[in-house]
Amino acid sequence: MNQRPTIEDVARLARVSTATVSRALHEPGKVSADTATRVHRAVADIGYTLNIAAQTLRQRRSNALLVVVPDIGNTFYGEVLAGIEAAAHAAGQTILIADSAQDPARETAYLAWLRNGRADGVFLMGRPEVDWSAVAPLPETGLRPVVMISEPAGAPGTPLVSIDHQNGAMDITAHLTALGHRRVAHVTGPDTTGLRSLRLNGWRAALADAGLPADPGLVIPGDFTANSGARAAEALLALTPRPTAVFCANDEMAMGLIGALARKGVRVPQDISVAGFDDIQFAACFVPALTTVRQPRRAMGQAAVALMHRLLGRDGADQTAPIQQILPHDLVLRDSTAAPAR
Amino acid sequence: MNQRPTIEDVARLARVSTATVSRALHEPGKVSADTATRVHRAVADIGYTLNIAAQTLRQRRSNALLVVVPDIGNTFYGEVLAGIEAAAHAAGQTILIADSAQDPARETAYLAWLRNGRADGVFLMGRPEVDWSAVAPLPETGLRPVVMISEPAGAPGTPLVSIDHQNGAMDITAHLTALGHRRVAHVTGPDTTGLRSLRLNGWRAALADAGLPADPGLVIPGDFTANSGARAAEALLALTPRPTAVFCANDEMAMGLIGALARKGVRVPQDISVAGFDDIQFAACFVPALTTVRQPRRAMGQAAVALMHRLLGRDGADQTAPIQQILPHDLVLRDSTAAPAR
DNA sequence: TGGCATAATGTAAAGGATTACATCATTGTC
DNA sequence: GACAATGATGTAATCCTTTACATTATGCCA
Repeated sequence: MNQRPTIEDVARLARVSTATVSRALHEPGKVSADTATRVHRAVADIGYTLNIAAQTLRQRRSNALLVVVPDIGNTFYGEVLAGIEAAAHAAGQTILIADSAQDPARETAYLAWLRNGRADGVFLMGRPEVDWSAVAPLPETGLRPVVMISEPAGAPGTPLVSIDHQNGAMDITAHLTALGHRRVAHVTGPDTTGLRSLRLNGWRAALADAGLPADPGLVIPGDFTANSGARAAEALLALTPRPTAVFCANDEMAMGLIGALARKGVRVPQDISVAGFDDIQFAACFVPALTTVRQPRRAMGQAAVALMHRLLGRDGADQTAPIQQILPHDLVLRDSTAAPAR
Repeated sequence: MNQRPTIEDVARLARVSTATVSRALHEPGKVSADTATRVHRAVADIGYTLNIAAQTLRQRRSNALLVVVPDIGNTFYGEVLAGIEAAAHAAGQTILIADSAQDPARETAYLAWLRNGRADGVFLMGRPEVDWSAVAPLPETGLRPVVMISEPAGAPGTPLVSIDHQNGAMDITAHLTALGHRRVAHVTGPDTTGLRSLRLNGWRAALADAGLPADPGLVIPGDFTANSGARAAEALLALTPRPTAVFCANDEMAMGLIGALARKGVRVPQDISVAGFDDIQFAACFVPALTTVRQPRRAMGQAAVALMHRLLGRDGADQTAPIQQILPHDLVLRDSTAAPAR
């Protein structure tokens, strides 16, 4: 009596079978109008709600998608998540979010949700270092898709939605050389990620295009944190001759670098131009407002869901869409870059 | 044959019953050492993993806790989540994160997860405007707890882990008056939240303590976004005489305000001191580094999990701990506040 | 009117784990 | 040597839906 009502209670009250209740709730049109109203009234009367575990068990499908984020505190992922959530919600699916804290063990553990049935598919963002061997050998892997977002990972051909990072890095570096900068430094990401070399190569390519040498001395190591950007300021100021512009591989480092420069009395962009990558939320209200490359985050989230639906073989999904999709990026020019002082 | 292996497959291979397999996996010590090794070997051999749906169905418990965040892009919640996740993981529980996008309908929908069995308990952060009537009338509500974090909501007595916002606001305003400021403005939060009045009252109380009038003209409306902080800059500069200090009800607004002031040539802290609230990630690397009030976010997350365990009646939980807990906050003094120019 | 297609509903078998209860073997005690 | 207590394991019911298949009713056509 004090139990949660089940479908059987509804059936009894509506004087139909449980099968009919299930159909009334999920396949409207397969039951008569009269039955439908009786069932819905009964549901409302006793406050019935579906038991998800029973449904998942029977259907062998959870209707949930998992998004594994490397660091939930990183604002970059927020808008991607918003895009994912909107698209999934429209398709009647639930989004679960998990924070791996960049711990490979946790990432692997979350991938196991595909096996234990908590999720039908997984989106991986950031630079996962999953132990694929612990996950791959499932007979049903093909039916439990993994989609990478923003960054390739896993075996070649793993489904992906991303931008062309190398091109983005090239574009923003070209913006700096076009302003007249001849010595453009680069603060890199950590070498645990493929992004490091993609953005580094973009920087190199743009310098080559401008007929400038890619002096290895101009490459300053960073790790994507604001602190590493601040440390990079020291290295930067120690270079002779001092570069007149820096391209940081992400916005956090650019902000940390600008802050550290400010404390030393070096002005941006008057003394040094600084560009970032990603266009995180604070880039616009930072002082100076940050010149950067924007990834179309919301669109990436939506494209990732569409791709997932294709892989899940859902009706209505475009079964001819490419498995790896590269979306266009934007160059966002603001106040942290300017022509070099002469 | 191409099915996922089940507990029955394990049982057959280990030549025991399914009951014994279950015990070997979950109640070590209840089976003989020999049986345990046979079972574990069988599990490894065929790559068995538990079907969560079946377990949840049978146990009527999902071992999962849901955290509903109003805006996943807001860095404030990241560290709270880290604390929650660490504590829950240690207790063998799974954390699910959901983004309500501040949509009351979504918040209510996520609360329904308590009913449909996806989660055993829910943490609500931010300022939820849940339609409690749609959720409350469950016989089992008592067993499916909701814990508020950082901000009270719901019926009086709803379980809560928070800081004393009024006291925090008072402390930081007192810091400004102690520096010698006599005209201290306040940029408020949106009036959809109880926090607005708590922090406003703290500001008033500190001014009263310092023998200063709480001039309503010094109260500038904001909505917790950086943009509203930038707009507040206009209102601030229009005041005569111009205030020498501002306490913003959160860090985002403080940053937006400082940025807008900088664009107008007003220096912080030389011309105006600015203080924030929350100590979000960028507060430290912002230029100038932001003076603010830190909420012990990680500790709040851990305390919330402990409280949840108490409400769930878990073994080992402190069943005498208070249902509402106020944790101490920290005053973080950095570079955005200074004595007024004389 | 008979026969057949179609629509609406019911019956009962999964789906994969946990667990109350029963059974059996072993040890210890008197 | 008999009996109780303990430990290890097995049997089978249970958790709640969905869905393949069976059944019944209805309408249509010849």
